[in-house]
Amino acid sequence: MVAKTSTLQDVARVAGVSTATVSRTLSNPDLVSESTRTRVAKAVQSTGYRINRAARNLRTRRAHSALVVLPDLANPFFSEILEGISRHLSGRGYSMLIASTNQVHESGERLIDYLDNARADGMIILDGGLSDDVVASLENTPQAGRVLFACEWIEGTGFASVRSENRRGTRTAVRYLHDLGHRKIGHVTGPSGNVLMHARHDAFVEEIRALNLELKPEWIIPGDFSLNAGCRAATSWLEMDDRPEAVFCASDQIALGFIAELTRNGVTVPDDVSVMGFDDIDFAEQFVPALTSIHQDRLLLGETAAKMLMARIDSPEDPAGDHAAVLPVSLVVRDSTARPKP
Amino acid sequence: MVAKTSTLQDVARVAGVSTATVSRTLSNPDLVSESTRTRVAKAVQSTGYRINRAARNLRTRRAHSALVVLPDLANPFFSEILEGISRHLSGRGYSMLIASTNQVHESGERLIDYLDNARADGMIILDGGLSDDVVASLENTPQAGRVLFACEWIEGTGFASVRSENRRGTRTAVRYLHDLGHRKIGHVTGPSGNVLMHARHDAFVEEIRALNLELKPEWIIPGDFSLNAGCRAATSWLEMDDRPEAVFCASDQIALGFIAELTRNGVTVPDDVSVMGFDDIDFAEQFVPALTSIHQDRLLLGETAAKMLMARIDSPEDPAGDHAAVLPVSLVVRDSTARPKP
DNA sequence: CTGAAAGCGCTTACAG
DNA sequence: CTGAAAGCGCTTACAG
Repeated sequence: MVAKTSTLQDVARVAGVSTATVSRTLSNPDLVSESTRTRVAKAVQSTGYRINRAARNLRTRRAHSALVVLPDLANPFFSEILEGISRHLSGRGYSMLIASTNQVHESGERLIDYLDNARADGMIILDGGLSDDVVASLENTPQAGRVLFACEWIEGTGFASVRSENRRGTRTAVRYLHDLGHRKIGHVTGPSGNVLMHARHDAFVEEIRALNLELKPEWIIPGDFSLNAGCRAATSWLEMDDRPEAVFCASDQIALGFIAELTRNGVTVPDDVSVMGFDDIDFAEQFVPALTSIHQDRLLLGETAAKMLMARIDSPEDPAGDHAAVLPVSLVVRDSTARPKP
Repeated sequence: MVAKTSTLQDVARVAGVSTATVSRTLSNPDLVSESTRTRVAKAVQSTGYRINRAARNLRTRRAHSALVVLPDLANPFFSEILEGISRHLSGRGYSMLIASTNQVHESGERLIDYLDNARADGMIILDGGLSDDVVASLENTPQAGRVLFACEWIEGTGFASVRSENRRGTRTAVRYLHDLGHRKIGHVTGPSGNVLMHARHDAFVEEIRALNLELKPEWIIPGDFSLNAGCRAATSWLEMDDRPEAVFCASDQIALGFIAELTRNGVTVPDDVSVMGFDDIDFAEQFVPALTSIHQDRLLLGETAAKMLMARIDSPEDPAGDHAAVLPVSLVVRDSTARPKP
C-alpha cells in the first residue's frame, strides 16, 4: 500500500498547513482549530503517516523507553514481574528494553551506557549483586534518580526501591510452623551475600529466638535460590543425627528441590518433615505435595516499580509517590506442612 | 564528575579536529591517521563523551534494536529463548525490546508500529496465534522481510522461521513408548488451532498408524499447554473404562499437571501409567518422578532466530543464511516411563 | 490559532 | 587523511 514511509512534511503538504501545525495536532490537539484538526487527520490517513520515534526522541531528549535489568534471563522467577512492568510502561507509550547483567558484562557494555546513550530514560534493576564499580557509576551519574531497584536492593545506597515484606513473610512462616507444633525448625538459605538471603536469614533467626526455640548451627543450611541447592540441602538433612522436623526454605525452587530429593530417598513430606518455601511460584501449587509458601505479588511488584520509575522520569527532582515501597506478602497453606507425628 | 553530557562537537573542539573526523575515528578508525586517533581518544576521555543513540539512529535510519514478541510474558517457557536472543543481539550492539501480544493489543498499539515508528529494525515473533489483520499488516509492509517467527509460525505465510523438529520429536516419543512395550497410547494435545498442537497431534496419529496400534478417539484428550490442562486430562483419564497405559503430552507443563493430579488420586507413575512430555523444561528433571521428555534446545533456538534476523536486517533483499531453520530435538529418558506391568 | 526558523547530535557523500 | 556542509524528521519558543 504505502511504498515509502511518509514524514510530517508530507502530511503538512497534503493538509496545506505547516509542519508545526501537524506536530501540534498530533501531540496537542487542543491548540488547534477543529477544521485544521480534521484536515490534518485526513492527511495523516491518506499518507499513512507514522511518527518517526528516533526524530522525536532526539528532539525531545527522551528515549521513551525504560530498561529492565535481570541477573539472568533464563530464570522464570522474573517473568511475571516483567509482565507487571510492561503493562504499566506500554500504557504510557513507553517501550521496555531488557538486558541481563551477565550479558551486559560480557559484551563489554556498561549499564550506565543505556542512560548516557539516550537509549533509556530510566532503569529498573532486579539484581542486588552488582559489582561495586557498577554501583558507583550508577550513583555518580546525574541520572541516578532514574535508577530504581525492585525485588532486591543494595544496602547503603540511596536508590529508590520496591520490595516485598521479606522479614514479615519469614517470621510468619516460622510462626506458622511453630503453631503446627514444630519445635525443631531449620532453614535453607539463599546465596551468601545476597540481600534477600540476609533479610530472610536474619528474620528467621529473630523469630526462632522470639519463640524461644532451639537452633542448632547445622540446621541453617547454606544454599542459593535454585532447585539444585534444595537437592544438596536434602542430602545434608539426611546426614544429620538430629534432624529438624520442619524446614523453611528461602525460595520455592529450593523447597521443591529439597522435597524431590527427599522423596527419592524414601522420605515423605509432610509426614516425615514439613517443608515451606518463599515466593509462591506457579509450580508450588502443582507439585506433589503442593507447597506451603509465602506469596509474593510479583505482578504488583512490577507495576509498582514501573509506576515509581515513571514518576521519577517525569519529575526527577520532585517525583510523585514513594521513594521506597514494601509490598505485603501472605501465607499460603498447602500440603507440604503438617503437625508433627505424635 | 561530568556535569553535562558532552557531544561530538565538544570532542572535536577539544581534539582540534572536525566533528566528521571524530565520527570517523569512532566508527571507522582505519580511515584516520594514528596521531589523530590518539588525539581524539584523549579528547573522548577528558570530555567523558558518550554517543547519543537517538541522533545516530535518526541519521543512519536504524533503531539498532529488535523487538521480541511473546504471547504472554508470564510464561517461563520463553525465558531461555530470550536469553539466546539477547546474547546474540547484545554481541552486535543491538538492544532487545520486549512486548506481549495481549499488551500490544490492550494499549491500542499495533505490532507493525514498532517497525514503522523506527523503534525496531526487525522483530522475532514467538506467537503463532496472531489475528488475521495483524498478520496481514505484517505481510503488506515493505519491511516484511525483517519479521521472523520462532517456535511457532503461521501456516501459509512466507515469513522466515525457526522451530524445533516437532514431528520427529513426537514420533520418537511414540516409538519409545511402543518400544517399552506399550500398545495403548494416548495423547493430551495443545490448544486447538495452535500450529504446534497440530504438528504434534498429526505426527502422533501418523506414528500410531505406522506402528499399527489401536487408537480410540477418547485417547486423544484436548488440552492446552498448561499445568491445569494436564490436571483436567488426568480427570478424563481416570474416568475412562479402557485407559491408555502410556500418555504422550504435548508439553511438559501438561505432563506435570497430569502426573500431579493422578498422584493425588492414588495413581502411581510410571507403575500404573507411563507419561511423557515435550520441551524438557528445568522442572522436568526435578519433578517426582523425573519426567521423560523431548528436549528442545531453547537457547540455540533463540540464538538462531537472532542470527537469522540480523542477516535479514543487514541485507533485506539477499540475506545470508537460511529462510527457515528446523532444530534437532532429542529424547531424554527419566523416571516417568516404564515397561507395562505384566 | 498558525507559520518560519532554529536546532536536537549525529553521519556521510563531496571536495580537496 | 581531513573538513565544510547538508540533512535525518521531528518539536518548540517566538512572533504574528
